[in-house]
Amino acid sequence: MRIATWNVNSLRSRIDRVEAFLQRHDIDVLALQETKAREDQLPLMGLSVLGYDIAAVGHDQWNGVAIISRVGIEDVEVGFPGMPTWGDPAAAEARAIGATCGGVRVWSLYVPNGRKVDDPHYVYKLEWLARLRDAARSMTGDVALVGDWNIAPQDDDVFDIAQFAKSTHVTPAERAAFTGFLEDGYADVVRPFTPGPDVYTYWDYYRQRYERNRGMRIDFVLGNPSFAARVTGASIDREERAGKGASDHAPVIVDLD
DNA sequence: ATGGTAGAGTGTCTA
Repeated sequence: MRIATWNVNSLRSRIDRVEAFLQRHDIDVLALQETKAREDQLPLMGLSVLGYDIAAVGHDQWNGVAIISRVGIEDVEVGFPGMPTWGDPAAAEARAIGATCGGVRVWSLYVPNGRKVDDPHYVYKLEWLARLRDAARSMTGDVALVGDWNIAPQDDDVFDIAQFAKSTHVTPAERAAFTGFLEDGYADVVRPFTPGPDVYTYWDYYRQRYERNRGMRIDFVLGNPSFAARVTGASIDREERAGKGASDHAPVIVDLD
Protein backbone atom coordinates (compact mmCIF):
# COMPACT_ATOMS: atom_id res chain seq x y z
CA MET A 1 0.00 0.00 0.00
CA ARG A 2 1.20 3.49 -0.84
CA ILE A 3 0.24 6.47 1.34
CA ALA A 4 1.04 10.12 0.65
CA THR A 5 0.56 13.48 2.35
CA TRP A 6 0.47 16.85 0.62
CA ASN A 7 -0.28 20.40 1.67
CA VAL A 8 -2.00 21.20 -1.60
CA ASN A 9 -2.77 24.90 -0.97
CA SER A 10 -6.27 24.76 -2.49
CA LEU A 11 -7.63 21.47 -3.77
CA ARG A 12 -9.94 23.01 -6.35
CA SER A 13 -7.26 25.17 -7.97
CA ARG A 14 -4.91 22.19 -8.19
CA ILE A 15 -7.25 19.31 -8.93
CA ASP A 16 -5.50 18.51 -12.21
CA ARG A 17 -2.16 18.23 -10.44
CA VAL A 18 -3.72 16.06 -7.71
CA GLU A 19 -5.20 13.64 -10.24
CA ALA A 20 -1.93 13.47 -12.17
CA PHE A 21 -0.02 12.87 -8.92
CA LEU A 22 -2.34 10.02 -7.86
CA GLN A 23 -1.85 8.30 -11.21
CA ARG A 24 1.85 9.03 -11.61
CA HIS A 25 2.68 7.41 -8.28
CA ASP A 26 -0.12 4.84 -8.06
CA ILE A 27 -1.25 6.29 -4.71
CA ASP A 28 -3.76 4.37 -2.56
CA VAL A 29 -4.32 6.96 0.19
CA LEU A 30 -3.63 10.70 -0.02
CA ALA A 31 -3.93 13.01 2.98
CA LEU A 32 -4.37 16.65 2.02
CA GLN A 33 -3.97 19.89 3.96
CA GLU A 34 -4.99 23.46 3.17
CA THR A 35 -7.72 22.26 0.86
CA LYS A 36 -9.37 25.70 1.21
CA ALA A 37 -12.74 24.23 0.37
CA ARG A 38 -15.98 23.60 2.20
CA GLU A 39 -17.38 20.07 2.27
CA ASP A 40 -20.20 21.12 -0.07
CA GLN A 41 -17.58 22.08 -2.69
CA LEU A 42 -16.33 18.48 -2.59
CA PRO A 43 -16.08 15.75 -3.77
CA LEU A 44 -14.76 16.43 -7.21
CA MET A 45 -16.01 14.32 -10.09
CA GLY A 46 -12.61 13.42 -11.49
CA LEU A 47 -11.55 11.74 -8.27
CA SER A 48 -14.52 9.38 -8.22
CA VAL A 49 -13.95 8.58 -11.89
CA LEU A 50 -10.45 7.48 -10.90
CA GLY A 51 -11.93 5.28 -8.17
CA TYR A 52 -11.22 7.39 -5.10
CA ASP A 53 -13.51 8.31 -2.22
CA ILE A 54 -12.98 11.44 -0.17
CA ALA A 55 -13.60 12.46 3.43
CA ALA A 56 -13.14 16.16 4.14
CA VAL A 57 -13.70 18.94 6.62
CA GLY A 58 -13.38 22.47 5.37
CA HIS A 59 -13.82 26.18 5.68
CA ASP A 60 -14.56 29.13 3.43
CA GLN A 61 -11.13 30.63 3.08
CA TRP A 62 -8.31 28.63 4.61
CA ASN A 63 -7.37 25.47 6.48
CA GLY A 64 -9.28 22.38 5.39
CA VAL A 65 -8.05 18.78 5.46
CA ALA A 66 -9.11 15.72 3.53
CA ILE A 67 -8.32 12.08 2.94
CA ILE A 68 -8.64 10.55 -0.51
CA SER A 69 -8.61 6.76 -0.70
CA ARG A 70 -9.21 3.94 -3.14
CA VAL A 71 -8.90 1.27 -0.41
CA GLY A 72 -11.91 2.40 1.63
CA ILE A 73 -12.61 5.17 4.13
CA GLU A 74 -14.14 3.97 7.39
CA ASP A 75 -14.76 5.44 10.84
CA VAL A 76 -14.21 9.03 9.74
CA GLU A 77 -13.53 11.35 12.67
CA VAL A 78 -13.40 15.15 12.40
CA GLY A 79 -10.87 16.50 14.88
CA PHE A 80 -9.20 14.48 17.62
CA PRO A 81 -10.51 14.22 21.19
CA GLY A 82 -9.55 17.38 23.08
CA MET A 83 -8.51 19.36 19.99
CA PRO A 84 -8.42 23.03 21.02
CA THR A 85 -10.41 25.65 19.18
CA TRP A 86 -9.33 29.15 18.25
CA GLY A 87 -11.38 31.95 16.80
CA ASP A 88 -13.93 30.62 14.35
CA PRO A 89 -14.70 27.10 15.62
CA ALA A 90 -15.45 25.92 12.08
CA ALA A 91 -12.00 26.97 10.93
CA ALA A 92 -10.37 25.39 13.97
CA GLU A 93 -12.20 22.14 13.34
CA ALA A 94 -10.83 21.97 9.81
CA ARG A 95 -7.31 21.02 10.94
CA ALA A 96 -7.62 17.29 11.56
CA ILE A 97 -9.48 14.37 10.08
CA GLY A 98 -8.96 10.68 10.74
CA ALA A 99 -10.08 7.63 8.83
CA THR A 100 -9.26 3.96 8.53
CA CYS A 101 -8.13 3.17 4.99
CA GLY A 102 -7.15 -0.35 4.01
CA GLY A 103 -6.78 -1.22 7.69
CA VAL A 104 -4.48 1.70 8.51
CA ARG A 105 -5.60 4.58 10.71
CA VAL A 106 -4.55 7.77 8.92
CA TRP A 107 -4.75 11.24 10.44
CA SER A 108 -4.42 14.21 8.09
CA LEU A 109 -3.14 17.07 10.23
CA TYR A 110 -2.67 20.76 9.61
CA VAL A 111 -0.82 21.97 12.70
CA PRO A 112 -1.47 25.66 13.51
CA ASN A 113 1.20 27.91 12.00
CA GLY A 114 1.86 29.94 15.14
CA ARG A 115 2.55 33.15 13.20
CA LYS A 116 5.01 34.84 15.61
CA VAL A 117 6.55 33.66 18.86
CA ASP A 118 4.81 36.49 20.75
CA ASP A 119 1.44 35.82 19.09
CA PRO A 120 -1.40 34.03 20.90
CA HIS A 121 -1.48 31.69 17.90
CA TYR A 122 1.91 30.38 18.99
CA VAL A 123 0.49 29.40 22.39
CA TYR A 124 -2.44 27.82 20.58
CA LYS A 125 -0.03 25.84 18.41
CA LEU A 126 1.77 24.37 21.42
CA GLU A 127 -1.50 23.57 23.18
CA TRP A 128 -2.83 21.94 20.00
CA LEU A 129 0.27 19.74 19.76
CA ALA A 130 0.07 18.79 23.44
CA ARG A 131 -3.55 17.69 23.05
CA LEU A 132 -2.71 15.78 19.87
CA ARG A 133 0.03 13.97 21.75
CA ASP A 134 -2.45 13.01 24.47
CA ALA A 135 -4.86 11.68 21.84
CA ALA A 136 -2.12 9.87 19.92
CA ARG A 137 -1.04 7.94 23.02
CA SER A 138 -4.33 6.04 23.07
CA MET A 139 -4.55 5.29 19.34
CA THR A 140 -4.35 1.61 18.47
CA GLY A 141 -3.64 -0.46 15.39
CA ASP A 142 -1.41 0.74 12.57
CA VAL A 143 -1.45 4.53 13.03
CA ALA A 144 0.07 7.29 10.89
CA LEU A 145 0.02 10.96 11.89
CA VAL A 146 0.68 12.75 8.63
CA GLY A 147 0.63 16.27 7.34
CA ASP A 148 2.00 19.76 7.70
CA TRP A 149 3.49 19.95 11.18
CA ASN A 150 4.78 23.52 10.80
CA ILE A 151 7.89 22.48 12.75
CA ALA A 152 11.45 22.05 11.47
CA PRO A 153 12.86 19.58 14.02
CA GLN A 154 16.54 20.04 13.13
CA ASP A 155 18.69 23.00 12.12
CA ASP A 156 19.39 21.25 8.81
CA ASP A 157 15.66 21.29 8.11
CA VAL A 158 15.74 24.99 7.20
CA PHE A 159 17.82 26.66 4.50
CA ASP A 160 19.54 29.06 6.88
CA ILE A 161 19.03 28.60 10.59
CA ALA A 162 20.44 32.08 11.28
CA GLN A 163 17.46 33.61 9.47
CA PHE A 164 15.09 31.81 11.85
CA ALA A 165 16.54 33.22 15.05
CA LYS A 166 13.32 35.01 15.95
CA SER A 167 10.90 32.79 14.07
CA THR A 168 8.42 30.08 14.81
CA HIS A 169 8.90 26.53 13.50
CA VAL A 170 12.35 26.12 15.09
CA THR A 171 11.88 27.16 18.73
CA PRO A 172 12.89 24.74 21.49
CA ALA A 173 9.26 24.48 22.63
CA GLU A 174 8.03 23.48 19.17
CA ARG A 175 10.85 21.01 18.73
CA ALA A 176 10.15 19.55 22.18
CA ALA A 177 6.53 19.12 21.17
CA PHE A 178 7.63 17.20 18.08
CA THR A 179 10.13 15.11 20.03
CA GLY A 180 7.35 14.19 22.46
CA PHE A 181 5.73 12.04 19.79
CA LEU A 182 9.04 10.24 19.22
CA GLU A 183 9.35 9.62 22.96
CA ASP A 184 5.91 8.04 22.85
CA GLY A 185 7.00 5.55 20.20
CA TYR A 186 6.13 7.32 16.98
CA ALA A 187 8.85 7.48 14.33
CA ASP A 188 9.60 9.75 11.39
CA VAL A 189 9.42 7.00 8.79
CA VAL A 190 10.52 9.21 5.88
CA ARG A 191 13.83 10.66 7.05
CA PRO A 192 15.77 7.37 6.93
CA PHE A 193 14.95 7.15 3.20
CA THR A 194 15.55 10.85 2.48
CA PRO A 195 18.76 11.82 4.25
CA GLY A 196 19.56 15.54 4.48
CA PRO A 197 20.78 18.30 4.75
CA ASP A 198 19.02 20.47 2.18
CA VAL A 199 16.15 18.00 1.80
CA TYR A 200 12.93 19.96 2.11
CA THR A 201 9.17 19.60 1.67
CA TYR A 202 8.24 23.29 1.47
CA TRP A 203 9.57 26.28 -0.40
CA ASP A 204 8.04 29.72 -0.01
CA TYR A 205 6.58 31.28 -3.15
CA TYR A 206 8.66 34.41 -2.56
CA ARG A 207 12.00 35.12 -4.09
CA GLN A 208 12.35 31.96 -6.15
CA ARG A 209 12.98 29.93 -3.05
CA TYR A 210 12.37 26.64 -4.85
CA GLU A 211 14.72 27.41 -7.72
CA ARG A 212 17.44 28.23 -5.17
CA ASN A 213 16.47 25.28 -2.89
CA ARG A 214 15.89 27.53 0.08
CA GLY A 215 13.19 25.51 1.78
CA MET A 216 12.08 23.82 4.96
CA ARG A 217 11.32 20.24 5.98
CA ILE A 218 8.03 20.60 7.84
CA ASP A 219 5.81 17.84 6.39
CA PHE A 220 6.12 14.51 8.15
CA VAL A 221 4.73 11.01 8.43
CA LEU A 222 4.96 9.81 12.01
CA GLY A 223 4.10 6.13 12.41
CA ASN A 224 3.46 4.16 15.56
CA PRO A 225 5.61 1.02 16.01
CA SER A 226 3.34 -1.36 14.10
CA PHE A 227 3.00 1.11 11.22
CA ALA A 228 6.72 1.87 11.14
CA ALA A 229 7.53 -1.84 11.02
CA ARG A 230 5.59 -2.09 7.74
CA VAL A 231 7.40 0.77 5.99
CA THR A 232 9.58 -0.37 3.08
CA GLY A 233 10.39 2.98 1.48
CA ALA A 234 9.65 6.69 1.30
CA SER A 235 10.30 9.67 -0.92
CA ILE A 236 9.58 13.35 -1.43
CA ASP A 237 8.17 14.24 -4.85
CA ARG A 238 10.31 17.34 -5.17
CA GLU A 239 9.52 17.76 -8.87
CA GLU A 240 5.85 18.37 -8.04
CA ARG A 241 6.90 21.75 -6.61
CA ALA A 242 8.34 22.85 -9.97
CA GLY A 243 6.71 25.01 -12.59
CA LYS A 244 3.68 27.22 -12.82
CA GLY A 245 0.66 26.28 -10.71
CA ALA A 246 2.55 24.27 -8.08
CA SER A 247 1.63 24.16 -4.40
CA ASP A 248 4.32 25.60 -2.14
CA HIS A 249 4.66 22.12 -0.58
CA ALA A 250 5.82 18.87 -2.17
CA PRO A 251 4.04 15.56 -1.55
CA VAL A 252 5.63 12.99 0.77
CA ILE A 253 5.16 9.31 -0.10
CA VAL A 254 5.45 6.19 2.08
CA ASP A 255 5.32 2.53 1.01
CA LEU A 256 4.00 -0.22 3.29
CA ASP A 257 4.43 -3.95 2.83
C1' DA B 1 11.25 47.08 9.28
C1' DT B 2 9.61 45.87 4.82
C1' DG B 3 8.43 43.25 0.85
C1' DG B 4 8.34 39.58 -2.15
C1' DT B 5 3.95 35.46 -4.19
C1' DA B 6 -0.24 32.78 -4.09
C1' DG B 7 -5.16 31.52 -2.97
C1' DA B 8 -9.47 32.32 -0.79
C1' DG B 9 -12.84 35.81 -2.80
C1' DT B 10 -13.94 41.36 -3.53
C1' DG B 11 -12.45 43.06 2.08
C1' DT B 12 -8.30 41.81 3.46
C1' DC B 13 -6.72 37.64 5.63
C1' DT B 14 -3.57 33.75 5.79
C1' DA B 15 0.69 31.56 4.98
